[in-house]
Amino acid sequence: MSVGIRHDDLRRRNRAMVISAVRRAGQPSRTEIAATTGLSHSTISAISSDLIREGILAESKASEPVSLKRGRPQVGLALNPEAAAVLTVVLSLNFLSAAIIDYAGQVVAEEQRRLDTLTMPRDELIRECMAIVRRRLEDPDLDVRSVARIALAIQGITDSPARAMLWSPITPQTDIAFADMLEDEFGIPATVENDCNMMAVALRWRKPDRYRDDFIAILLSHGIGMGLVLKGELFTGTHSSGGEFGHMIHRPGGALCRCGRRGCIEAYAGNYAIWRNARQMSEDSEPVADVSDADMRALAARAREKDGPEREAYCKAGEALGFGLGSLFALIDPAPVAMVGASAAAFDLIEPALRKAIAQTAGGQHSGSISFDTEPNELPLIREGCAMRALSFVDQEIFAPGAQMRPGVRKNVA
Amino acid sequence: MSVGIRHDDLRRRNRAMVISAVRRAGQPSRTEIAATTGLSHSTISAISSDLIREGILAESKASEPVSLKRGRPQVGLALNPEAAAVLTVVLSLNFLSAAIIDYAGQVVAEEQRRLDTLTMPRDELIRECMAIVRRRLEDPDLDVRSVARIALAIQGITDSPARAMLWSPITPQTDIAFADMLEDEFGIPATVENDCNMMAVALRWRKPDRYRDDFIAILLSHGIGMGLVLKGELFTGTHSSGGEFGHMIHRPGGALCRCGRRGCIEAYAGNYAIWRNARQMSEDSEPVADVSDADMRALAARAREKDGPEREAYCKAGEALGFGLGSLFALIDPAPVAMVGASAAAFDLIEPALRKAIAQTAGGQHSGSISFDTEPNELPLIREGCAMRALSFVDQEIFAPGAQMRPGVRKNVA
DNA sequence: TCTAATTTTTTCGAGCCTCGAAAAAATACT
DNA sequence: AGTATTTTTTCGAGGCTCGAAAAAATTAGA
Repeated sequence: MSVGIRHDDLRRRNRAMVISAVRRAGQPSRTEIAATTGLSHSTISAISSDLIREGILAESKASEPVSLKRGRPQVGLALNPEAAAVLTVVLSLNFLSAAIIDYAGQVVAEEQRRLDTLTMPRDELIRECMAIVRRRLEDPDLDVRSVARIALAIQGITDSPARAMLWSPITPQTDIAFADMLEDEFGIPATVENDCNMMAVALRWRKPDRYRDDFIAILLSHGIGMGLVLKGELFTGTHSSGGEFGHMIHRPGGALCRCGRRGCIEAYAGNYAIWRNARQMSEDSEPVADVSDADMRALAARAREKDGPEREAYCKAGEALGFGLGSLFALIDPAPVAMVGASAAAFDLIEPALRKAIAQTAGGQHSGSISFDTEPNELPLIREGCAMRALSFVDQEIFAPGAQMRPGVRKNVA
Repeated sequence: MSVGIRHDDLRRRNRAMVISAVRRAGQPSRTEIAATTGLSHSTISAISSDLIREGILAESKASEPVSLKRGRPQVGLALNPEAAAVLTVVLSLNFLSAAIIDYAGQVVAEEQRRLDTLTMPRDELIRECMAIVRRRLEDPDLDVRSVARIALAIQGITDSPARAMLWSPITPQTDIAFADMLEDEFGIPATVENDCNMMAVALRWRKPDRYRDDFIAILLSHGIGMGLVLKGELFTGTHSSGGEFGHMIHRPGGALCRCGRRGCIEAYAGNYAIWRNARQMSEDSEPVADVSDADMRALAARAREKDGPEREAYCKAGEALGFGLGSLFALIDPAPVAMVGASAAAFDLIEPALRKAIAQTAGGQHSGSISFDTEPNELPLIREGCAMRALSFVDQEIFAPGAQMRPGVRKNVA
């Protein structure tokens, strides 16, 4: 806000701008970069020749002689995959995975692992996370010069500076400062991210046409999560990762939620809630710990087949989601929505009630025009988001002139 | 996002930074400005001597010999009140007011006017607004060189670029492009702002200790409005002024709201809703057009006196506000709240139920620590917010080097 | 009263950065 | 082969911020 711009900030920012333009556009020419950034050709030329000399960018071999125009052909600039690498870790229910991603965004190595997160003691959970990171970093096959950053995505609530997991449905443990632990152990800057936020980041990269400045990613799973991008920026709470959409109140004093409160959206739309309603159990009954994807698929099949409690359960889920989205839209105006996760495959059962509910809300004035997209597989999305987020940090910080390029130096950057 | 920083942007931004530092701090010395902006003393010296020469800043006469230290005494810098002026217009139910504010933020001239906004035809409403502006601008007593900007605050929904009123409860008219009209008529850049947003802006200036980066201003009046500041910036919707807190859904299918929908928070907490419940009328009954402040005060008095339907009505209002705030806090985390408007004087009747409700929500984990403040008089707050907003625009744009200083040039700036 | 110490503000040269114009480079068209 | 066209680089000019040193303005103490 009230901090001035130094003269040397200028070059740093414009360098970051060029790198980000290349990351976004694929293989833009210098001329294209000049156009998108608004800087002069001379400046782009100077910056890009610096970046090439430093091994951050490379002129792409003219794979395609695209230029049908006459004149000197444009030469595309690409990220040098070997300039750096990042490590992503995704921790979700009974599942841990890690991957090394090169500077151009390609997966170099990957490891997946099942573990019982719900019953695992605190130390062991932490040890497993550290171990998978160490194995990836020490992998002899790894042909990457330096891992410049670690991003760990977790299902649950993280703190606002992305240093710690505060609470998670996948474990009874709370307040684990993963970022500090990783930095202390490996000397690599690390952040802890919310899984739904990373889904949103990934969607932005995958479909920039649809998901640009304002959109919503909703995870339909055992619980309900949300990632929100507003005005081109990831929206987070002031103290936490925020966006606890699943725990907005749908019906005051209503159904019992996994979080112990009553009437949350999740208590109607989470898998356990759909399961509970489909079985015609009381709304006061304790949520089950887990419902398998197969069971949910069977439920959806039955709901499609004939009218009955299963169909009714999906209807209630749609209603809860619809009123919740309507309330959200009252605050932020309508925006495109992506439904992610296994239950997004049953969105056909949810959609009618959802649209009906949303039409009854302030944000639903043009409810017909609100569009939904489904993506049943959340894991690749989360990993992709982590990778892009970590790479963005690298773009902005590591390659600023004057910044030390060696990893191993702890930087407490949010 | 992806727009580079030009070399000449640098000076412009740093000039704006210095001006804003002076506006914020009152009479800071050059040294203080250097400290808060992070720029060097030489730079601050150069910029401030430019600004003084241009008549934007002035060295303040050492009103107080504050310096108990030895050494050369600091010399405070102040805004030159004559550098420019802005015009604020506030349009609310049956009431129109306008004021000229000098560059230092002091009210120079003011006019207030009653009119029947609810029944007034479109043309007349517009004509009244134009007329009050013309009278202020042509006031022969006005000793101000140039009015550089107009800010019009309106109760209701405005569009996101602040050009038009989209909808308002004070008139059946919709979609009035006040900003364009004012600019065409008077040749002065104008914006149309939401009243609650301006309340929030004003609170930020009035009590920067309490209302800094994240807070909520709620207008308790005939309807329910909200202004939201997040991460130090006014939060608006993507297409509209957003923050339609009053129309988040409290009880799906519940009480009839003035907006025609059912179960909105406003349908329980707006004056007409409290009135309706206190009179033990059906929740389906049509909202009354207006309840006088005197009637509401009488209602509150009766509620304080003895248990009964009046007390119950305030209790329902508190519950609706509490669950709504809880849902909001689930998204953005808890933040200080200011209750503004005539009904804020009855907050003692609302608070217990509000706190009880909020404690049952995800955002209410530490509900005891959430603090509320009341301010019964909204009008001065709205005007003050308008003034500060308009002045901020002037700071950033008019006094940038290279920008034309003459008013009368239309600038389509959001 | 006078001098030294201290703090604020200004001055000045150095070093960068971006920009525009012109030159150089690389290709298509004739 | 020569010309037109488009991209990229080169180069000098102008501006900006910075650090160091100087100047200015005051207090503390002898």
